[in-house]
Amino acid sequence: MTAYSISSRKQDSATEELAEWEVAVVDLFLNAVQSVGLPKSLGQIYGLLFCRDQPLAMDEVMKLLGISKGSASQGLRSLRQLGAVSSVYAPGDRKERFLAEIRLRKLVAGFLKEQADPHMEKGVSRLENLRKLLSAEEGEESKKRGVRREEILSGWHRQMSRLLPWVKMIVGKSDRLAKKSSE
Amino acid sequence: MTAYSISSRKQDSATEELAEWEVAVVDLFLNAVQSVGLPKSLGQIYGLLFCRDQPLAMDEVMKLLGISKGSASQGLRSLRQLGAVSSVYAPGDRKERFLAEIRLRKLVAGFLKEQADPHMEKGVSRLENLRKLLSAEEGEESKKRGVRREEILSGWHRQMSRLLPWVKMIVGKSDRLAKKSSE
DNA sequence: CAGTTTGTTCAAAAAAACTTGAACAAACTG
DNA sequence: CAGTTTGTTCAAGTTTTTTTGAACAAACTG
Repeated sequence: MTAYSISSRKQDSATEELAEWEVAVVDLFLNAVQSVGLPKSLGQIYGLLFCRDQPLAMDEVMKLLGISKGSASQGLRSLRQLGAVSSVYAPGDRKERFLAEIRLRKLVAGFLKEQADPHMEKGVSRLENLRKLLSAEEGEESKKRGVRREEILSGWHRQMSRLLPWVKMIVGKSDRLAKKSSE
Repeated sequence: MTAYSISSRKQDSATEELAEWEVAVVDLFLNAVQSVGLPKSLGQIYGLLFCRDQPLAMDEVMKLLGISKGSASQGLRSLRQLGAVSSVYAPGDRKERFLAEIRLRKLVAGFLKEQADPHMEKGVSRLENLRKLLSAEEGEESKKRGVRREEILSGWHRQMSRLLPWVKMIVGKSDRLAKKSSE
């Protein structure tokens, strides 16, 4: 145990444990992602990367957060798919390292693309199916009622389709206000 | 089994089983609510009420959907809290009956008020906590980095605060296009 | 090639979320 | 008041989701 053994070992590129404020940030994201229906570990991993200037490798993420290899691997994959992290390769090193995307616009866009868009598409086919069932419906009253409902649902679907582009726009606006975080 | 035994028993105010298209609608909502992180049974119940012109009582909901008393009770309570159903009392009857809110604007507003708003508030206190931790942070580099992150998060928070009112507005616009569904 | 390092997969374990139903409360009814 | 009807609560059971870790694949290294 030399004098510098606590704060640096191989390289101090990662430090061996989180600062108090970093723990708070990790926890903040842990909660945030759960509220939008994503697994905890995604939030933890993103939160950690969000705190750091330097990209981290998977084994560093595992150690710093105390999560398993499986979680780290799957979590990082999901985050990449959402566009929330990007991987970078250090020149000589074969290790893949990860960096958090911090532009809110990109995060929102990725989330919507992966989560909302698929639901909207599924909605289309469900509405088609509904129309099919209605055309076969026997009961007079029931059919009329059903058709009315189908119209309402179609209207809702259209409304939501309109909304999504606006969300992306509005979040995009003045991303720059958050000083260093603009694209 | 008389000729009319299938479609009506005591009163046919509720019919004893769902039409095919109604099953499809219930299923549609079942999936929809899950995608926004609400329990399945909420979707089923809302979907059923959405299909009907006449309000239904709790026991009818239980029977038609085949769910337990507990689920029905809790589900209806949550839906009321979200503003997604309203209860009505028939003149003589002591039973509470439920009617679905079908104005998308109201549904979205209720959802945001119950789900998004609390998260935004929790966000405020988390940011305060973060600032407190940062003011106590010892490490020079770490502190600077943390402050930068806090700025980013504050920016995000502000952006989201701005977004929510817009969402309500945009969804409100031309709710009327869905023929009979306007307020 | 035998040995490392890096990362993925997936069956089983653990944790979280949801549902059930019996016990209970409240408000009416005769 | 004893008996109904209507509705809520919550501990226990069920289902679903998430996490773990050991086995496996791939790419390099000497």
